[in-house]
Amino acid sequence: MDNTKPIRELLHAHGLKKTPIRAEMLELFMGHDVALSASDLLAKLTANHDRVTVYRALNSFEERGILHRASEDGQGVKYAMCGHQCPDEQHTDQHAHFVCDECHQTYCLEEVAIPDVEVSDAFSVNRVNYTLSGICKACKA
Amino acid sequence: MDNTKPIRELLHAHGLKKTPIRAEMLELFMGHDVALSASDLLAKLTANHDRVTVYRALNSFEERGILHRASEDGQGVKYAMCGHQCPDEQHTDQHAHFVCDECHQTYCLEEVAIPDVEVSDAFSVNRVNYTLSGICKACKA
DNA sequence: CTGTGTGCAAAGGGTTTGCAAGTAC
DNA sequence: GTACTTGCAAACCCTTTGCACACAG
Repeated sequence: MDNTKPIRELLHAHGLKKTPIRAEMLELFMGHDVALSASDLLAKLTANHDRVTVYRALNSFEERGILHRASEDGQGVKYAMCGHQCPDEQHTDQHAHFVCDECHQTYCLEEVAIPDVEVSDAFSVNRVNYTLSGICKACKA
Repeated sequence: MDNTKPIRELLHAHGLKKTPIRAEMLELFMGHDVALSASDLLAKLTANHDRVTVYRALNSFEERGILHRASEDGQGVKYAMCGHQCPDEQHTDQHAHFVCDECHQTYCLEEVAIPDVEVSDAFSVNRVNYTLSGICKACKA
């Protein structure tokens, strides 16, 4: 299968040029069901790319709505694609996430909608983060 | 009012010795309704204490259940006391938190219980983090 | 060709570790 | 006196910024 065209289109639809590192990064995201950090990507990228380039690509992807922040455990931010196939418009990332205490993988629970709560008028809520943590199946074994 | 004795007892009840910096840190937590980071504490402590000492005290307090992590926005972890008056036993921190996008203050919404969700058997959930963000009353003005 | 993207060097902020000196009880 | 705490120095990790060069369209 040829993933090249979809990736080029995905990038162009969000106003970004197609470059080798961006394409490879998006392929990695599409091929993984867990969220990836800048370090994860650097370890997986075939060519030796600069950390800075990866950070800037991630920021661009997030700004344009190609990726969302799945978790940030203080030791790094992890990003993920919604549905491994993002729509052209900005997506909303209103699902829960799960972080494993053992392997530290972050999973998108795309089928788990975030429940609402009632809060005081003192706060105007714009975003909600719902993150579960515990042990994932792979580590339970 | 004399807060000295309660603080000494709080520390001893959790197996920690009373030292000036620990006492002052706990007083700061009791006197604030928002979560505090290591940097916040360093700025508020009267004597010049070492950053490391503050980090270690925070870790001890968290391990012993005196404080809980209220938020970690990648630019630092903020801690808070439950109910500004923690029970002797380990508390559970099962309430929502609110982080203001403007002033970056973290508030404990102690009256807001975290709603449960159903997740796949693939995950054993141990903890839940529910963090709202938006604008707080002070910044709305 | 022109704006966008990349690489390198350097710096910044938060946090941790090792070790020796100090202190609570 | 003894174990726990502190302070200092140094290191670690993630991330950002500035600037010159390279490349996509």
